[in-house]
Amino acid sequence: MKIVQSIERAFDILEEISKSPAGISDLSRSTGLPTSTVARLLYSLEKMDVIEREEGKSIYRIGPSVVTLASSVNPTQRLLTAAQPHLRGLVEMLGEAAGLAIPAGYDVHYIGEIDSPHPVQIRDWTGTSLPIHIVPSGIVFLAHWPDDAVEAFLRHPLDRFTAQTVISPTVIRQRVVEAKEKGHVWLFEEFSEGINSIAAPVFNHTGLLLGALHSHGPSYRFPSEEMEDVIAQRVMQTASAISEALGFVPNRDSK
Amino acid sequence: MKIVQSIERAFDILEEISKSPAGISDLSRSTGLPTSTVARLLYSLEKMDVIEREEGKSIYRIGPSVVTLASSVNPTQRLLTAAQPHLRGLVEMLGEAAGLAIPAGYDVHYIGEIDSPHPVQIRDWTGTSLPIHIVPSGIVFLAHWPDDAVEAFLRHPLDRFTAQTVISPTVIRQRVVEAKEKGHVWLFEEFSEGINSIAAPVFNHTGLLLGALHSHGPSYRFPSEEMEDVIAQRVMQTASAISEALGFVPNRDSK
DNA sequence: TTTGCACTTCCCATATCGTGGCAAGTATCA
DNA sequence: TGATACTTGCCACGATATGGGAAGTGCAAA
Repeated sequence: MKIVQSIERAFDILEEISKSPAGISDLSRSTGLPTSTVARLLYSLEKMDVIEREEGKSIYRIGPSVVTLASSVNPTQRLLTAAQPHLRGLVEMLGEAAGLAIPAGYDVHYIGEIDSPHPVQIRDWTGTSLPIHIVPSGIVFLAHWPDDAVEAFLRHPLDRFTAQTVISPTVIRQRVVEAKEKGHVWLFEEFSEGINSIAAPVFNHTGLLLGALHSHGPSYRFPSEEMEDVIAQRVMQTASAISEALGFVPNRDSK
Repeated sequence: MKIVQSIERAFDILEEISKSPAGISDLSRSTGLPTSTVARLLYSLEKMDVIEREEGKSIYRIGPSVVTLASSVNPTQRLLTAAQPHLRGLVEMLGEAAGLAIPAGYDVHYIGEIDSPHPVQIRDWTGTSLPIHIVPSGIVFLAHWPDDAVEAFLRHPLDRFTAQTVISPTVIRQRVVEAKEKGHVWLFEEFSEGINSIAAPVFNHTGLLLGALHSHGPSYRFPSEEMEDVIAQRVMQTASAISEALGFVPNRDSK
């Protein structure tokens, strides 16, 4: 098949513009196209909101709508986009950071987070991976694995990160069972001294486990005494809301 | 002028795909175009690396190259992109957060930051604005304003944020002079208790002040005793490196 | 396996639509 | 003020995008 000429040219122009904003004649030179043709293509791109022009001047640059397009590049982005408002709401409610993680082998990979408004806060783990057994999101993932996969995982030696880190297969098995029952997991200072965190599962439209929502804060203030259960409720509600935003339909029966 | 038909159609299709990946006939239905036309447009977009297809299947989705396009949306992004590696280097060297801010009227607007590796850290101010007189980046901006603009600013009432916040026009004038001499500004707990920070100017290729580079950390560890001057040197060096990455040519004479 | 349905790919005649030369209009600079 | 550089508008031409339809492919049910 043959590439549609005007589309090929339009994207050649876009590429030039993305390197640096330019006017019609600049582009005419760099692409080798007649100015009238470049003008027409630019006009079309502008009307489609792909590019915008410098106020007054006729210098064109990539427009913000491209960012929207780009946000859908992969499922992770999709998840993040869908979750964004819910994360905000949760952070506002709890006053602590909330974020998302996805499973990556025997690791938990952090894909996004909204930080707490507190000046003193936990660092943002976005982009990093942590072992599955030291973070609550990891336990949540284990709770959705087939039993034999969990057993295979538990046969591996597990690292200790703090004095509190649980590496006993027996205790981890218990936690997994508990996670299935309660729908969330709390972990206290097992990854890092001074940090507590909670997580709950997020599902996609087919009901498959997609990732986990977590919230964490400095242990001196999070969770405050009697709030432990209330926070858990909020986090699970938010996780469900995100799942539903992704098309997941909860069924009224079941635990 | 008239919009080029194939471009209009191509972006209609892209918009559909960005909502959710789809195949030829799905798109044919949602756009009302004949399948052969949709197929040809998709083929063109695929060849231009704008979309990619699900391995084997013929489900199309937005490709990664769009992310590249999107990264050039505006000058701020350009600054951020150029500064990225330098920010990383600085954070690695200092062990504290570093970021960029641009002037916005009588406010300093934070546009990006790389956080410190410490678990206990300062929150990320990206996206927020702070008054010009309480942050070192603000004083840096003042140092590059015409004198009468500075005087006009000082006639406005200035808010106090902490016990340490300086709101005296006289002291601020002194600081501006000092900023011009030294090329950087230190401020101690003037915006928030427990936070110290330093800033230095970043210039664009025409030598115009573009923004400021800053670094900040908890006051109990930043800056450590005798490191104050060394840190200042590093920050200024990094700011210069960013300016040069943007095409700024420093002249060896000057002050 | 066969049958049927739904989707994608290919082909080709048609005329629509993009094209580019040119000229008029406008901004920039000395 | 004149000269230069760039943008916008116009329009006849024909190259090129178009879309109907047929052939090919894949999947699932019978």
